[in-house]
Amino acid sequence: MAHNGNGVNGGGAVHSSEGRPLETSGALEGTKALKKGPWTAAEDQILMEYVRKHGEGNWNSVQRNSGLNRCGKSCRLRWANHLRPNLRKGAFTPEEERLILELHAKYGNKWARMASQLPGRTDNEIKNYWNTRVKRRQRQGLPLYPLDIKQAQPQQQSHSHSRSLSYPQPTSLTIPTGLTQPAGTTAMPPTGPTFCFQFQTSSSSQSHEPPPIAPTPPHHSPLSSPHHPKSGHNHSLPLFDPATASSFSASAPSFTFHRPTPTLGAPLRYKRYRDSFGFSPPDSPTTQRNSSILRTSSMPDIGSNQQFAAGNISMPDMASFHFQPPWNFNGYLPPLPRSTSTQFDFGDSLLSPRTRSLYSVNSELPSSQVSQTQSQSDQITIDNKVDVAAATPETHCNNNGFLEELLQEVEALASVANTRKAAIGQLRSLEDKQVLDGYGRWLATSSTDTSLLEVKSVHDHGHMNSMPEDLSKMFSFISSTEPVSDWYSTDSGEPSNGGQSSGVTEASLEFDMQKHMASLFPAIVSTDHDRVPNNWDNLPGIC
DNA sequence: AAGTAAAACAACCGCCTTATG
DNA sequence: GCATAAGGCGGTTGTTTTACT
Repeated sequence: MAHNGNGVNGGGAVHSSEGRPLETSGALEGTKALKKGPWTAAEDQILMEYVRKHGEGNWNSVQRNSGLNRCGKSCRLRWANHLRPNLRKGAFTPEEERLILELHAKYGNKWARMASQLPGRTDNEIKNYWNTRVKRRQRQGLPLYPLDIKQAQPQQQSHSHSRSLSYPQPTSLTIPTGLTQPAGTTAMPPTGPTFCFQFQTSSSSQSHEPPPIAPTPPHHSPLSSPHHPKSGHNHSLPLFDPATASSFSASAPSFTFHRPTPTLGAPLRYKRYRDSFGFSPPDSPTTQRNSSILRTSSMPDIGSNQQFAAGNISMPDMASFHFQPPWNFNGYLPPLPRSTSTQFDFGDSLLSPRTRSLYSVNSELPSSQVSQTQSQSDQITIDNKVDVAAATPETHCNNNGFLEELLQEVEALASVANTRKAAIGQLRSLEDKQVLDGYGRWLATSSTDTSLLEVKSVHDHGHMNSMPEDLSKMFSFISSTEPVSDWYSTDSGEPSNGGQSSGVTEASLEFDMQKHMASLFPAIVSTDHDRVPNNWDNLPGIC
């Protein structure tokens, strides 16, 4: 690609290399028009340098203080989608694709939420992938979802971003036995720790004829995206694909759909903690992710791997995520040897052919072809295993077992609550022992690492990692004295999706879950904890 | 080899929530 | 309580690359 001949701060009309006029933000006359369009390597360098010095956040100050003639939002987007260190580039693996399908079936077009469960992936990537998939599947006349991926009704939307949700349309899904549906309400499958769907017989699955379902709200199918304005087309496109229903057995009348492991490290907003330097506190997700994810081969991080090994992220098998930054803050790119890691190397298998070009040190090249190439072809090694076990249907429909699990998890939660307090205090006390390394990351002292591990170990033993999100949220809701949300913010360290462009706040998640649980188990929403077990008797028959 | 469609990617826009004064 | 700024999210559009004919 030809490069943009304009410098970063080049005044006057800004044009892309293709001659496409780059719009400006319409700044007032006399003020410098903000540049738009593709980023150059030089701009990237400036932005990275700025983040190195000042940390993430305060994006609008980038333009003021760094000379980068970009608006704050643009800077943030660039950083989040391309420059932040723990990005995982390249094509989606089959496991990731599978996970995306499941997540979309579960959440709808909540890209940020989905991204929070796909380490190193951005919401933009997922969104682009999905849109492309929708187009392709529609054109091919294939259903959007494999048959073995059942769409759970997306959780009720939180107070935020409810304006433009495109809900998937549940099809081939029957209301579980005994689950009565009030007239006019949504047919909502149980979304507790496990789902158990009743399926129609094989005949219906083969015929693509959706079984009768309870009335659904007039939400939009994902097929009704702007890419597919013809609504009529939607009806002809089944959502589930029997042909790819590898794990679905028509003979099995039902299965249990386990919820994916909750994302303990959902990005949180830490505005309130941002200090004058723009840094988040050392125990914030931002800093923890920086210290645990961004690791060069020469700077091994004990904490990160052990955190991963402890299964303290949503995708434990992403444990050996190694990253070598595709840039050098000193302004040059040193020769970076291919990883000698014994872990799975992506090699070329996941690389888009377009990214295989050699890196050219041309600061004016649209930088998308720089960092991407470097990071993909040379640096990233990753244990290419994504836990999709959560999506594997099981023929397990045992309410008693479910309740036992639930009780055990509640007990476990209670037992570690006290330990958590002490651990948090320990962490806080160690904040001032942390230092910054050359990359502007917080480097934890060895003692801090140890304490972190202790916390994580505690949580791990407390089965927090396996605690269904619904349960933890519900517990938080019931027992307001010790919000579970703190666990997320403190415990997770945000290793799985550090710096995600998206920030699914714990508040929104909790709100979602509270609403969700309230809708599912209204009897539980009570302060009389002792009565909760009895209320389980009022649960609808899940299976 | 050229043309075209599809896919992949990047970036922007508008709206919203949250934080802050 | 209100206004404003900052940040986040989802939708959309435009460009480039790839695959196919």
